[in-house]
Amino acid sequence: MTTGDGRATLKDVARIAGVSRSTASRVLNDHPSVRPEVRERVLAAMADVGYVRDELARSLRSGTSHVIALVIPRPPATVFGDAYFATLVAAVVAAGARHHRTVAIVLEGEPGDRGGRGPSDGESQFGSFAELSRRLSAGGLFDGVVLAASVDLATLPDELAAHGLPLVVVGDPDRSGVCSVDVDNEAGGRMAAEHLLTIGRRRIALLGGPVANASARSRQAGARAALADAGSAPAWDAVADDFSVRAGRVLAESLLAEGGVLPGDRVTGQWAGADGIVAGSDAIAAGALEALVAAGLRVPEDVAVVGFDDLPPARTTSPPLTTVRQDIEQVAADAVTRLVELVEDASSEPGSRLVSSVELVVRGSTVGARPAAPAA
Amino acid sequence: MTTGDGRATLKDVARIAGVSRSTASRVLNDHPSVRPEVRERVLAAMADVGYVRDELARSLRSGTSHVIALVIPRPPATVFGDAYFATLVAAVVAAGARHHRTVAIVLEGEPGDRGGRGPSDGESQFGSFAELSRRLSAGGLFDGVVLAASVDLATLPDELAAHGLPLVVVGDPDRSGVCSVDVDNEAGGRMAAEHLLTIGRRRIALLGGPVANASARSRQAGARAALADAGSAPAWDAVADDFSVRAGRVLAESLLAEGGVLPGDRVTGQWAGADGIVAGSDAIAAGALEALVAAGLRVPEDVAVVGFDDLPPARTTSPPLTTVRQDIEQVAADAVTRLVELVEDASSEPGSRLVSSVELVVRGSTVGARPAAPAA
DNA sequence: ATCCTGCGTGGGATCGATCCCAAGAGCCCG
DNA sequence: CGGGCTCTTGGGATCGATCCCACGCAGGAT
Repeated sequence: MTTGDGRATLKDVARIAGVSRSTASRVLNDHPSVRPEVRERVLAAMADVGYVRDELARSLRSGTSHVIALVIPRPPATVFGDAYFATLVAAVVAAGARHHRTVAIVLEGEPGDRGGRGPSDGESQFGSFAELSRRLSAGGLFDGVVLAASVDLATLPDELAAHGLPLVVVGDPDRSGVCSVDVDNEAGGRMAAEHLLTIGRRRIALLGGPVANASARSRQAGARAALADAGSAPAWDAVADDFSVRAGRVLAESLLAEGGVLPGDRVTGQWAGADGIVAGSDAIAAGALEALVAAGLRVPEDVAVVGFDDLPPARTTSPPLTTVRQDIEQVAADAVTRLVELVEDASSEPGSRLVSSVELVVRGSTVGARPAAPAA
Repeated sequence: MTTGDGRATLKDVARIAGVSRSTASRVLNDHPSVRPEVRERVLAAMADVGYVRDELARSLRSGTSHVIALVIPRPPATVFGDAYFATLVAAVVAAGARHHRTVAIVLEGEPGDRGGRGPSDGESQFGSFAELSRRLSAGGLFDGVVLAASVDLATLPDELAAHGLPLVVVGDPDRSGVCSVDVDNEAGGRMAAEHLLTIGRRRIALLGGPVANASARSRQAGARAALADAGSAPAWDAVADDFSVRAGRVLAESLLAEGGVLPGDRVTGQWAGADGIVAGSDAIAAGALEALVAAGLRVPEDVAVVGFDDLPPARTTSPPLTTVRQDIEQVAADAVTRLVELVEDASSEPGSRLVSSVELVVRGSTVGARPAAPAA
C-alpha cells in the first residue's frame, strides 16, 4: 500500500507478480487468455502497490482518450444566465460519467473573450472557428465533440467533420453529414399553438427565439403550421434577439404598442389585441408576462401565454407557465451515447438524426381562474 | 496544408525543414537557442503541414497535461438548480482558458451513480470519495483539482493531498494544509446584520444555510457576532436543509408559526415577530419572501430581508433583494491562478488561503417605500 | 598556438502502456 | 511417435513528444 516514491507502473506490477508487462497488461484489460492463477497473482500485485493505469500513456498508444469535449460557442459570462445550457452541461457530464467518459467544457464564443486580462500572450488566435476546430481535433486529447448549437454555428461542424473528429450536434438538425440530436421543436411549436386554439384563442402572437437559432426557427415554423392548418395565421409574428427574459419583455412591449392597431380597441378598456402568445422559450415567455402585467393585462384571462423548455424558471413565474417540456437529460444522454458509438465503431453511420419527443405541460398561464388574492 | 493521411508529427516537420526533431521541438517550445533562420524554416514547415502538437504525447513525457478538474461533489441533477454552481463552472472554465488550461467537470455525489435517489449515508459517500480521489490523482490526466465545497467534503481534500495532487478548495477555508479560496463570508454576515441594525431593525432572525456547509456557518457566525457587538442577539436562529428556495420558504414558515409567541401580538393586526431576516443565500431569502408575502406581511415595511450571493435570482424577486454580493468570477480566477502556481512551482507554499471581499448591495427588500403600482 | 567557454544542433533514451509476432507447453489425432 | 493445433506467455517495437548529453565550431584569453 505504501508506494515507494512515484506511482507504480505496469512494469512494477509485472516484476512483483513475476510475469511480463504484456501479461500484466492483459490482466488489466480483461483479456481472456490468462490463466486464472496468474491473473490472481497479478491482481494481488496491483492491489498491493495500489496500481492505477496511466491514462495518458494508454491514450497515446491506443489512440483513444476517453475524454469528450462539450463545446458551447458562447462567451462564458452568458452561459450561466441560461438555464438551458446549465442543465445541458450537467446532463452531458452525467451521461459521460455513465459511459466512463470525462467531459471537458469548452466555452469559446467571440474573439474578444480573452481580452482585457493580463498581457497579450503571443499570436494565438482564439475565437476563430478554424483555430478552435484545429485545437479540438489536433491535440489528440478529445475522442469526440458534443457541440451545442447556441446561435449560428457557421462552418464549425463542417470543419470538425473535415478533421475527422466524431461529432454530435445538439439543437441544429438541419445539417447534412453530421449526427444530430434534438427534440422535435416543430411538433412542440404546433402543440403550443394548438393548445391556444383549443382553449378558444384566435388572435395568436408568435414571440420567437433568435432567428440564428435553428431550434427557435423550427418552433416558430411549427406554430405557424398549426395556425395554417386551422385556417388561421399569426396575429403578430416576430423574433427576439436572444432567449433572454429581457428580450422577451422588449418584444412583448412592441407587441403591446402595436397591438392597439390590431382589431379591437384598447381605450374602451377592453383588450382586443392578441389573446394568446406562443413564446420561443420560457425566458421569453417570462419576459412577456412581465410586460403584460406591467400593462395591466391579466394572464390568462386577457392573454394566454405558452413557453418552451419547462426549465425551473417556468414554475416560478406568476402564474406558472404552460410550456412545452423538452427532456434535456434525454437529449444529453442520446448525444453522448451516439458519440460513443461513433468513436468506438468507425463503421457507424455518421449522418443520423435523433429526435426525441416533447410534451405540453399545462399550467396557470393558459387555463384556470386566477385567484384574486393568495389563498390562506 | 494538405495533410498526407494521418496527422503530421514533429518528425515530419523536422524532415521537411531539414533539421532534427530536437530542433523542431525547440522551435515549438520557443527555446531561445535556435538561429532565427532555422526557426523560420521550421515554422514554415509547420504551417505547411498544418502541424499541431499532440498534447497526449507531450503530457506523457513532460508529466503535465494542462487539464484541470473542477470537482463538485453533488448529484448532477442538483447542480444546475443552483445559480452559484452554474456561475462557478462557467467562471472556472473561463479562467482556465485564460491560463491555457482545459477544464474537465466531475460531478459526483453519490457512490456509483446507480440512481439511488435518496440521501446517501456518510459511510458510502466516504467510500465513494476514496475511489474518486484515486481516479482523479492516478490517471495522470489531471494536473490539479479545483474542489467546490458544496456540503461536507469529509476526507476528500486530505485524500487528494495525500495523493500529491495539487488542490485548491473553493468555499471551505477551515482546513489546514490545503489551499483555499473564498470570499469573506463572516464579514458578509456581519454586513447583513449591521445593515438591518442600521435601518432600525431590532428583532432579527437568522435563516442560515445548511450547517454542513462551511460558508453557511461563517455567514451565520458573522451575523451573530454583529448582533452580539451591538449588545443584541438573534430573535430566531435556525438553519435550512440546503440553499434552495423551497428550504427558505419552509424555514420562514416555521419562523412565522413561532413568531406569534415572540413579543408582540399577531391578532392585533400588528406584526411583532421578527422585523429583519438575514438569509444564508439569495435562494433562501427568495423562499422567505414567498412565505412572508403569503402570510400577508409587507417587505420591507414589516420585515426587511437580506440575502447573500447577488446572483441573478436576487434581482428578479419582488421586491428585489438587498444582498451581500460575492464576486464568484474573482473567486474562480483566484482559484485557477493559485492552482496553476501550485502545479508549475512545486516550491509554492501549499497552505495558503485567499479571501476576497464582499460588498453590500442595497435594494428594495430592506429600504425604500414600495410602490403600490408599477411606475409608468 | 592552445585551451576554455558558449552557442547551436543532433541522436539516443525515456515517459508508460499497448500491439504484434513468435516461441514454448500441452493436447488431439492420425 | 511426430505433425499440427490451441492456449499462454514474453520480448521488441511503437505511439509522439521531451529531456539529457555530447559534439562541432567560433571567439576570446593566456
